[in-house]
Amino acid sequence: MPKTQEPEVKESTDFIRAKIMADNASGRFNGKVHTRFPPEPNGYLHLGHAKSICLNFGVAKEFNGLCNLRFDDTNPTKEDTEYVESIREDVRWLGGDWGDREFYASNYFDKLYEYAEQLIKMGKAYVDDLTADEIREYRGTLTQPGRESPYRNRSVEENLDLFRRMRAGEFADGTHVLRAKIDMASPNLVMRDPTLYRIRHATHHRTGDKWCIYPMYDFTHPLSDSIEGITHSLCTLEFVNNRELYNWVLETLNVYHPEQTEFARLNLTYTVLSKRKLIQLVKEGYVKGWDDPRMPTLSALRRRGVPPEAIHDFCRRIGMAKSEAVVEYGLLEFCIREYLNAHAPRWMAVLNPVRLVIDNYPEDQEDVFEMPLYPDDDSFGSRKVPFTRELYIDRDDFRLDPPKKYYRLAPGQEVRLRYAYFVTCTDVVKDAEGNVQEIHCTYDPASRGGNSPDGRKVKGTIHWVSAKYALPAEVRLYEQLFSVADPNNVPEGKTFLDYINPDSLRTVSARLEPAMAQIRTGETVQFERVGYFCKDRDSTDELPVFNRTVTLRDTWAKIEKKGAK
RNA sequence: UGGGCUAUCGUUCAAUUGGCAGGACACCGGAUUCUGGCUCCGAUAAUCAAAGUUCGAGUCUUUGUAGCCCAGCCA
Repeated sequence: MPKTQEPEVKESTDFIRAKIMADNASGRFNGKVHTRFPPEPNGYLHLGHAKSICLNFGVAKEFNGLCNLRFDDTNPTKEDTEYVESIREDVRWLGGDWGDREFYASNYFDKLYEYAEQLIKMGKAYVDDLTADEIREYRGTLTQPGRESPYRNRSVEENLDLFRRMRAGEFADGTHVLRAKIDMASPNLVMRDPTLYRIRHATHHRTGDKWCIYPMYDFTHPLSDSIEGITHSLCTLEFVNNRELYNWVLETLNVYHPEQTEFARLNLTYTVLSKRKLIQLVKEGYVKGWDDPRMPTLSALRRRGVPPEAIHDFCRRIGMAKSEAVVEYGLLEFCIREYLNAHAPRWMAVLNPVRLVIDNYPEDQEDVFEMPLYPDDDSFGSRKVPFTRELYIDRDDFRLDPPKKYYRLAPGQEVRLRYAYFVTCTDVVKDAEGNVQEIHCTYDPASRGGNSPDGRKVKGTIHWVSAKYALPAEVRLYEQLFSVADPNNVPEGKTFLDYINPDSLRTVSARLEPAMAQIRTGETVQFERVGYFCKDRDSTDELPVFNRTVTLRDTWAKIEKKGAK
């Protein structure tokens, strides 16, 4: 019996929630919890972001707090409104509710500029004329301390004048930067006089040409958090080193100080989740766009038919910790099946059709069977399925020479046509090459509805559609985009692109029951015994198109594979 | 050869803070079934290493080992 109830799951307290509870207990933020999800609008959101969304919005909800959506848009050369729109849509799809708190780091540019001047006045920041290469040289190495820039000890007045002229557009890109004056000998390279502002004569997607200097992440992020009154600033592990600077900025400026806590980012087998790689797959045409169903982006998952609930369940199950982990892709598939099994209506579709002729079924006869859209749950309703003398069944459901334990159709073997009749294979028509072209059988009229009054059992039940009434459809069968478990870690001289799975997309012409014309675009259904499929927006009135979301578990394939060994 | 982070079943997350190492996924075996689906039952399976403290260590100490992050005017 499939469960129609959502499974009752006990929430385990991860280290972040434990920390928040401790903060609440000590009254640290007066019991307030306010998080933020801060994507940079320079690409589409993917499963890694989903983890962060579930965390930030989830924590806010659990602790009666709020979560802001904040676009971290400090680099005009990489960002675009196309991305902010997709991000909004994806966060909303996952149920993230940011109310009217849709913020942009670029909203704070004026305030950030004032803070920068304040730092200069405090003698904590200076304008450097070194080139980018020189700055790198002066920074030192992992094992050697850096050297101070010759411009490090300019007067406050000179720094202020220079910084104002940077803002006024007097200087070309790359000629000057504003740097924090911290410690060129710090063992933490982030603290060796980090760059705060750089000159970019570029049009920003929101502020247009108002600015030609733009603040860096390390300066913008803590102050944005502070301005918004964030309590817990949650980010991924690669920012651990930056936390010292995060704290320095807020302490030096003596402003409200949220706490940054880092967690491990998500890695998935058979998947790449780096923005650089995803953008390359799109721009170089390895996939058909950001929402190509083979992509790990949220828009692709949505198009593929993955329900947002499955992604929430996945994010809950992968847990939250500080050790870098690689999660098995199979867990995501499990979550998808788990949800869809309880929610997707059932239909019959034949993906690899072969003709089945029932010799003793009169040519002019037809049956119509009313079948439930979900077994044992009438609330899903039902549909009518026509039955005729000639049907299509799946080639996989017939074997000329059946292996042991093969329960499906084979010469002399009897099976049930789901919800219809028992049939026994009597003959096979082959073409010149010996391929099965047509299967002949006889049916037992007494088994109408799918049960024999004599109590006779059959081992196998197969799905079918009427050849006369079937609807042709295009079905896109997806597999992993990569053929190796870890495409991020490949041998010398190879790249992840060398491991793209050539079979990641296979398109077949299928036959559907006629009533499937009513399935709506974006709806995910089960093709019985095969998998879950989502009607794609490429569908036309003449030709519906379905994307395979995920297969059903296939125990028989496993048994057969084992037998073959 | 600097600093930081991490280390528990195949995978991932736990372990009341020193008291029988547990769950989920995967795998294996079985029951059930008009989906070889679902459901149900069962089995296998781990504390990075060494030494120490202790009646008792995944947890504390010491010394190692391995992996990851940092030398953008990216985030």
